[in-house]
Order: sequence, then structure tokens, then C-alpha cells
Amino acid sequence: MLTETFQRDGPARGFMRDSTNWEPTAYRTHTIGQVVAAGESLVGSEVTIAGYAETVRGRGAICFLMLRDGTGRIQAFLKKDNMDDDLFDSIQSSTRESTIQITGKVAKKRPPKVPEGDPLPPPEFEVNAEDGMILAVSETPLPVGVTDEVNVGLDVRLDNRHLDLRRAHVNAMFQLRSKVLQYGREHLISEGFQEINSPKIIAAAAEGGTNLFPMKYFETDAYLSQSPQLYKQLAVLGGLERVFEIGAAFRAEKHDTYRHLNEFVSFDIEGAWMDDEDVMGVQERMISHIWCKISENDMGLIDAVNEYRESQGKDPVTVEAPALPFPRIPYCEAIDIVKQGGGEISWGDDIESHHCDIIAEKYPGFHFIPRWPMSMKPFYIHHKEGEEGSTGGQLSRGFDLNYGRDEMTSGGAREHRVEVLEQNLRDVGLDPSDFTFYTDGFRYGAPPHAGWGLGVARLLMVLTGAGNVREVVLFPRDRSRVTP
RNA sequence: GCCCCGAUGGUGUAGUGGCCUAUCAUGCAGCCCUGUCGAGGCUGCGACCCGGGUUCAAAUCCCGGUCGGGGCGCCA
Repeated sequence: MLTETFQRDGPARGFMRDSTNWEPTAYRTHTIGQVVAAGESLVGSEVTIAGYAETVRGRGAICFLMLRDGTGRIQAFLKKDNMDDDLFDSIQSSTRESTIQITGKVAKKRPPKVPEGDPLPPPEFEVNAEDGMILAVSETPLPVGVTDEVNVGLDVRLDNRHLDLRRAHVNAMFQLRSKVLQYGREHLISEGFQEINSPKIIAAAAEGGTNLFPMKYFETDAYLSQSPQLYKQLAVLGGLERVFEIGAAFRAEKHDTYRHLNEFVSFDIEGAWMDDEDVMGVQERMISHIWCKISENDMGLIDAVNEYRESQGKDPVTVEAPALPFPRIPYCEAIDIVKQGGGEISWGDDIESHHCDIIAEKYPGFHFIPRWPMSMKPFYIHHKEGEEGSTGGQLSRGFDLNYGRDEMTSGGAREHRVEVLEQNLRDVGLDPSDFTFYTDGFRYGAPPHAGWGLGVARLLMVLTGAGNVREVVLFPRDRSRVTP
């Protein structure tokens, strides 16, 4: 039923960008979206448009060319009588996805035949071509069909991402990615955070815990940064107060799952005079803002994703701003929930994916898991003496944000007492003298502070219903893929 | 690193020892058509991952390799 709707209406239109204010360029007087939107008022005017040839329907002495640019689709009507013979023939025989420029007058399109009794669709407009040019010919066959209704495997799609991106729902997902970053920035700026950029090339002896990619930096050894953690803290210690960064992080882990990549974009914040509860608040307000803005402004993009999902027999995704505050399920309580749900776990164990499944039955949406054991958190996480778990172990002020079974965020209050910091380093087998670039930042008065890092692709998975982070990363880097 | 599964035209698939000079869809190429719009009609094109082995006979069974998928582990 839904599939029929998808097919009858043709490919999604909701992913087309609003180009109301776009200026003319060297290759066009109007975007296709402008012609479609202006409609009636442009009838009789000459326009030059350019786009991809989505379909070319030849009909002897006439020809229908469906052109698509990033802002819309429109039909160009070509008549042999109205233009140069050779040009007509070359356009009529051009291949799908070739880029073509068309000049002609806007006209009202003849209404399509509809089944008896069905209402006529609203009037549409077309361009009666008088001149044109093939800008670049597409080779055939396409390795990934742009409008074909056949499934394509993810690997083939990623090998041909440049074509995959032309597909409506894929294009929509990357526009949504841009919107998520935009609204996230917008919100943080409104709360006084400033954007920073930390170095991605770092010296040896980083945080430990994860494997780093080594590289040669002139004559010395260096590594690709696993996280902006230490640097965003230094920025806060230095007086920038509230900072955020959206940047790449690299981890040389040989994982191979739907949610891990070896290069990923992390959305990080750090704020002075804040504790874990404060930054959880920032996070839930930011996510709520993103979801609100998407549902206000960008449902056309979600529709494009859903039209595809429907054609694949999948449930549509919905965008409803989650209620605030998000549930807080302290680590100790989470352990109890897992035990009650029949999971094998004891205090001090990591909460693994299959444990998260049990918790997600009770808390299917966003939820925080604060107060992890200190022994499970990195050395820079703050703890308060006397805050102990059910078996007496020291608790930390570190937290995770999960959605269902998936971890979105890791964060916490940071240790600002330099002597505790140095002891923490020794406790995890690191040498404080390797971290003076970092610990020195705490020697001259350090504000208590807190922050978090959010996996952008994981958040996008939630928003778009993508089952794999690779769907929402342009050119993903995993264990076996470094190209394209 | 472990366990399981898979690889058939450009793409997605059917096929479980002979019925396969291999199914279907989509695509591509050509022809017909002066208003198509999921265009239509007709005619073509194009594939069993690689290397060994078993068998009278292998897309199909076995071994090795390569590539891919799923699950797990590892993972601020």
C-alpha cells in the first residue's frame, strides 16, 4: 500500500533545498527550485537552467527531459522544430545523469492523464527548450542507479558514494547531518559556548586506553588524536570558560560493527564552574533544541527518508522533541535493572550491548547513566570521597548518554585538583611526567569544570533510523576501507 | 581476535549434482511514436569471485585464498 504510494508519486521531492535567495550563476539564470516555485509569474519568460538528466524520454521529433538540480526537478520540453537539429538529437540521445543546460521559455505543462474520477494534480510548469548544451556526458551503465527501484549493497554504494549521494533519501540524510550540526552549534552558542579547534596531531603518551594511529611528524614520532579531551580542558583552564568543538577523532581499534569507525566526528563541549549534572543539562537541552528545530523546519528531509523506508517495508521515523529532563539511571540502578532482567552482571562490570538491550526495554529513548565506578573511568574524571556504590567501590562523576542500546555520549565532571590528577594517572599506569603539557595547566588555579563528547554519526542514526553509522558518514573510514 | 553466514549480467536476485547454451526485475543498446510523465511497444546485450579437488557430470559438493555481511570482543 505504502509502496504503491511511493511508486505512484515518483521519487521524493522533500529533499530539495530552498533556493529562494540564491543568486544567478555563470551557468543558470534560475535554479530549478526557483522556476518551480515562481511558476505562473515566470510563464513566458526566458530562463536558463542546468541539472542532471534524470530521464530522457524520446519521441521522435519531440523529447521530454527531466532535469534535476539540488533545488528541484522540472521537465524540459524539446521540439525539433524549435531548435537546432544536431543539438536536439544529441540531447535526445544523452544518457541518464548527464549534466545539461537548457534555455527556453517557461510554460504551463499539459496536465497528465489521470484515472477516471481522480482529481487533477496542481498545475506544473516546464521549460520549452530553444537552446541548450550538454555540459558533461554520463557514462553507462550507472554503477548505482539514482532512481532505480533496486536495492544496492552498502559496499557498492560506498565505492560509488558520488552517485549514491544523488539518491533522494541519501541526499536528505546528509542535509539532516548539516542541520543537526547547525542547530547544535546554534544552541551551544546561545548558552555562551565558543567554538574552538584543537590539534589532531599529538605527541606520544596520550590518554591511554585506546590504540592510536602512529605517524611521522618530520623527524619525530607523533599520533593522530583520539579525542580533543585534554586540549578542550586546557582551553577552559585558560579562561575561555565554555567551549565546544566539532572535529575528527581517530582510533586504531580493530572493531567492525555498525556503530564504530576508525575516523569519526565528535561533538565536544567543556564548561568551567560546572559539574556532571550541569553538562547533562546542556546536553539534553541541546538535543531537545535540535529535535524541535528539525520538526519545525526540516520534515521534508525526514519525509524523503521515510518514503524510502516505506518502499523497503520499514517503519517511518518520527521526530518528536524528547521530554526533559532525560531519565537518569545511575550505574548502580542500571546494574540492578540488568540483573532483574535476567542479565549476568556484577558491580564493576562494564554495561555491554546485550545489557543495554535489557535497560532499553524499560528506557527506550535517551537516558543518562551517571555515577560509574571510578575504576572504569579515565584518569581525568572527577570523584567525590564518600560517594560509594552498593559494594563499597568509589563512584565517579562520569556519565554516559544512551539511546536504546547505543551509547551516544561519554562525559563527566573533570578532576581539577592537580595532585589527585597525578595520582589518577599513576593508578592507571601512566607516568605524570609524560603529561606535564596537560597537568601544568592545573598548577595556577583551575576552575572545576565538566564536559562531554557526542558521536555525531550515532546521533544521526537515531534521527534518521539508519542502521549503520556508515550511512550517515560521507566517506567512512573503517578497518578495511580507506577509499574513496 | 572469536563465532556464524554469504559471493550468479552494471545493480538487486532465482537456483541445493544432470531439467542451466542459468530465472526475474532493473539497466544498457537499437527501432517505432509530435505531449510523455512509474511512459509504452518491439528487438537485442550482459553473469556463476579466484585456485585446486571429488564426480561420467559442479553455479550447486570438498579444501585453500580473496572480498563482503551479521553477531561478539576490543573500544574516553
